[in-house]
Amino acid sequence: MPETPEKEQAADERPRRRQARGERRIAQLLEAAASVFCTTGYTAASTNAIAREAGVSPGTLYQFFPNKEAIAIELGDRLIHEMRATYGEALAPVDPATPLEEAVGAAVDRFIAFNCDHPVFFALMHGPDIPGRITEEHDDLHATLVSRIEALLSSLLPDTPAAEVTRTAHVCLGMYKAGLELVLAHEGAEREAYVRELKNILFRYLAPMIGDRTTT
Amino acid sequence: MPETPEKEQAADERPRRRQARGERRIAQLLEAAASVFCTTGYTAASTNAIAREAGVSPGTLYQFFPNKEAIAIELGDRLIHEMRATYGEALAPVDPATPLEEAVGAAVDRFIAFNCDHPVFFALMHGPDIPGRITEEHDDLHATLVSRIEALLSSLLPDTPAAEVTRTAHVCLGMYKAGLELVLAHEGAEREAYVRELKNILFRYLAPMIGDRTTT
DNA sequence: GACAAACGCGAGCGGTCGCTCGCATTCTGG
DNA sequence: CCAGAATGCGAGCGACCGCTCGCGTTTGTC
Repeated sequence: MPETPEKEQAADERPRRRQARGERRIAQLLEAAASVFCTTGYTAASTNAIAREAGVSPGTLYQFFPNKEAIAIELGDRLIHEMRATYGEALAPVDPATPLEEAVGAAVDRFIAFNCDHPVFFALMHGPDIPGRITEEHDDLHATLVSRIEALLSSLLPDTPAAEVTRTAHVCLGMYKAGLELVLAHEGAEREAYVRELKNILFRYLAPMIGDRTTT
Repeated sequence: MPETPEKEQAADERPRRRQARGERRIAQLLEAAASVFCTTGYTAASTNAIAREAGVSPGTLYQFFPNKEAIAIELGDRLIHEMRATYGEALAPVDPATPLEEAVGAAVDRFIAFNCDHPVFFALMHGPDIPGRITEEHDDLHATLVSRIEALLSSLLPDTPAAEVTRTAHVCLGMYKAGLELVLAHEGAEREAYVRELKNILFRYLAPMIGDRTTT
């Protein structure tokens, strides 16, 4: 075993002990990347532009990321990690008797708030140009969300085929996304109006499937 | 006027009399471009790849199109022209007393059929990477569709503020698009099931706003 | 058949982009 | 305090891409 005695690693991976400075640079670069990705999309964003935005040289950028894809991956990882936490809160309390309308409203509010705080998430997840790995993660997240919604729905629809529940969950998520796009395209009062419409859509779609006691 | 006596043109534009061969090449190139745009998106599609797909040299491609953007523009023009015709049929008969469910169903069916026949349309219209001119055309089409839906809605909702009708129209179109994405992602029976869900979504969303007599 | 114009080719030009490399500077453990 | 690692720089390499240009071939017209 001709390797460093202190830490064993996978043959070709160096430990790369980072200093505080390096961690700061990484955060700085990711922030810059988020900004550039937001305005130009992934493919059109050049690594030199990201470095310039961060106020460093291209070489410095490649000190911390092996390639352009890794920047998007890392950014996506951090966003997805944060989003999983948010969705843990948003969908975990599988309403025992809370009215459907409130449950839908609460989930939508959290979903919208997250995406307004992190606009780059939308940009990264909707680009058709994004490389392999990050798409995989997106699919992971998508699958997670769908299964969460499935769980929620199947507790409300006990006597429904699984395939149908899955389909309903996919539809809900799709409408969620479309609504988000509309919401992000507007500001202020108009934005809030679109949020209400999104809640209406989902509520009215789901209500007839469930013994709804709160009809608008 | 030191120009050709037969046809007057805008100072720098040559008439470029095409032969039958040329027209065939153009169709061939547009078909190849549609295929390449479909699989790789606009920006990632190289003009050399389009030429190769069409079985001609890059130089030949530029015999017929001044630049890459013009290919997408021409392709978009032809698609939009065809779509306008389709939508003329889909939304023109502003149902006097036909039930809402049927009206929605018919519109959705036509919309879906068109996009299944022309998958490149979806690719061109959803890419965030598409250059200026084609986006303008997309916005044109979008505005046209919205105003059509608005007209349809305002005849059903006489005493509703215009701003609200507009918003509802935008929501309908957004849900249309999201549903389309789900539909295109599936095949056969599952696809048809998603089409039914899309119709449900729109019908249940709109029904409470209107004196609906056909409740499911 | 002759002439011009449209068509067709493909090597290659100019430019951008992802990324590298050699070297200087700053930090940290012993 | 000093050896070595981590950090920082920026000119520039190789690859690719949109597009051009010169030249040969086909087609339409008189």
